[in-house]
Amino acid sequence: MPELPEVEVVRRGLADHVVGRTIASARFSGERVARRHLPGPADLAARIAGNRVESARRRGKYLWLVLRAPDGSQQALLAHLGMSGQLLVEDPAAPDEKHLHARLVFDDTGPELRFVDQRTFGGMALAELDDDLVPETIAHIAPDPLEPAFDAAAVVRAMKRRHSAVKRALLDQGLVSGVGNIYADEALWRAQVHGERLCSALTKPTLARVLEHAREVMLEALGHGGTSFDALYVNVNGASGYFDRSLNAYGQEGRPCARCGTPIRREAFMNRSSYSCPRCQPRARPRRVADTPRPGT
DNA sequence: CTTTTCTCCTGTATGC
DNA sequence: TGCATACAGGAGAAAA
Repeated sequence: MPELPEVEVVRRGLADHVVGRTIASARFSGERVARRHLPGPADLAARIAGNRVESARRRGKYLWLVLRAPDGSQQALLAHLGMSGQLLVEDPAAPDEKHLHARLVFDDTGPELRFVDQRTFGGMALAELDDDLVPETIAHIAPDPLEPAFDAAAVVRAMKRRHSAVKRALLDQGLVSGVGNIYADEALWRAQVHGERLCSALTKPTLARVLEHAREVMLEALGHGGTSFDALYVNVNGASGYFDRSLNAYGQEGRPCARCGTPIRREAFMNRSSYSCPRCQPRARPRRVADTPRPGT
């Protein structure tokens, strides 16, 4: 549920509070948090001890710390928050959270970094970095709309070739990353497009408009510190953003559409929920009246 | 190859 | 009050 803006808020917190410090020791508890690190949690902890944090980076919903080992080599400590993951910068004396899965202690005895995750869909792993300082294990994740490498025209061309629902494409991190259920619904509401319309049936300008709205809504949310529905989406200090007050579709079932007043509907989609305006976002493109056969005529 | 479905997890809300 | 069920849903494996 933390999507691009929420993850970026966390990244900035790490840049402020963790970059430049050296990890003295770490502990990963349980098998799930480090499940993508095959040698196991103890090995992961041992491999990052003594490393200095050089930068905090992000692509889409992935977040990583670029680490410099004492021998001069670089590696990445990659993290994904999943649905309920939190990275918190806290006083070492603070009591352990119920779902504390990882703890990084620094050699300056300052605040420690904790990974807390109620549902443990998230996790941490070690990765090799490519020449652009992107972890090799996320090479399949496409650039997100807020990074310079993002090529909107190329994404539009790729979308146009797809025979799947436009919302499914927005959620495909291999096509464009960072967009989750919340911002997909918001972008589609702004673009006045129903999420179940097929990419291949939409015009390139329409696809471009959807994509541009996704970029804009995520940028606005970032300006508000992200979206929060409950205490699960927080920055490194445990505080929530307030973009949820600005949502026009997601979670708004039954409330009047801000454009036309029609009650927002909720529909099942991909075993999830989708929210849209029945009037502004018709399922099929409205055809000219003269071309539309009327039943019974 | 492309596209869809399933699975992982636990706290909260709702219904009987 | 207690218990069962639905829901939140990102990502990757597996299936179609």
